[in-house]
Amino acid sequence: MVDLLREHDILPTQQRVQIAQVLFARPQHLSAEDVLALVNRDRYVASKATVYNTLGLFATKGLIRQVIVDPSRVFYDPNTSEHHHFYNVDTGALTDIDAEEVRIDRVPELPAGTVPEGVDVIVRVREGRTRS
Amino acid sequence: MVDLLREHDILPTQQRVQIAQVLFARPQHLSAEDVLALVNRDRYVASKATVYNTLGLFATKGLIRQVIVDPSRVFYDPNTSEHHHFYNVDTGALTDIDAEEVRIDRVPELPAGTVPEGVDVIVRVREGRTRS
DNA sequence: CTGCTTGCAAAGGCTTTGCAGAACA
DNA sequence: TGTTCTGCAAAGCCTTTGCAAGCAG
Repeated sequence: MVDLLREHDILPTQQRVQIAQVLFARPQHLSAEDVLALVNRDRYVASKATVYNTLGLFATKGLIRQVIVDPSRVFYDPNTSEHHHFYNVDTGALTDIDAEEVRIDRVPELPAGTVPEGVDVIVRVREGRTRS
Repeated sequence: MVDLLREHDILPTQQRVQIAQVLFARPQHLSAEDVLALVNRDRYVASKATVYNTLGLFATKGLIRQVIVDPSRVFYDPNTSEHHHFYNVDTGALTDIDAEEVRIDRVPELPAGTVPEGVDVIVRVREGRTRS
C-alpha cells in the first residue's frame, strides 16, 4: 500500500495509508462519508477534512477515480481501468460494466483545442418488473 | 409554449411559461443559477425557489433533461431526444454528441429486477494541443 | 371558492478552507 | 530543521423546505 502511494507521488502518511486500505479492500464504490465512517470504524484514524483532502488527492494523482452519477455526492472507485457503470436511481446502487461489454463505435471529432480525458457511460436503471 | 406545458400535464403559470421560454430559446445547457439570472434579466419574474421547483418539475415530467457531469451543479437540457455530451473539465463547456455518432454495441444484462431508464455517455475532454 | 403555486428566509447536505499544531524526510 | 500534512471549526455552495399569501380554474 505504501508502495502504491509512492508510485503515484503521494507521501504515504498514516492517514493516507489507512484510507487507501479502505478503498482498495475490494472493488466498490464509496462516498466520502462512507470512507470517513469505514476508516474510523475500529479506532479514530482521520478527520473529515483529511478524508476529503485525501480523496481529492488520490483522484488527482490517478490512484482512484471519481464517479459522478448523483448530483448530491461523488463516489470514488478504486478501479481505474476502463469500465462503465449501472446506476440504480431508486436505490443508489452502483455496479460495474466491463469495458468490453460496451462498444463505442467511434466518438465524433473533439471540440477544437481539446484532448480526450476519458469516457463515462452510465446506464441508469430503476426498480421494476421486466415485462416478461 | 403554453401548449407544450399542457401536453406534459403542467399547469402553465406565468413563471413556468417564462422559465420554459428561457430553456427552449435555443439548444443549450443551463444551470439553475443561469436560468434564474436569465429569466429575471429584464424584469423580475420568478424567485429562486420557484426556479428550482420548476426545473425539478419539468425534469420529472420529461420536458427537459438533467445532465449530471459536475458534482457541483446540475445542468438542464431542453433536448430530450437521445444524445450524449462532451464535457470540458477545464472550461465547463458542455456540447452535444449526436446519438448516431456513438454506437453502443449492447449493454450487458441489467441488474436483476431493474428496468432501463436511460444511457448517458459523457466524453470528458480538457484543454490541450492535439499532438499533430 | 378550493387547490395548486409562489416567494421568502431558513435549513440542509456535502465539500472546501484558514490556520495552528503535529508529523515527515 | 524546513516542509508537508492534519484537524477543528467555520464558511461556502447549491439545493430543498416550511409556511403564509397569491393566483388559477
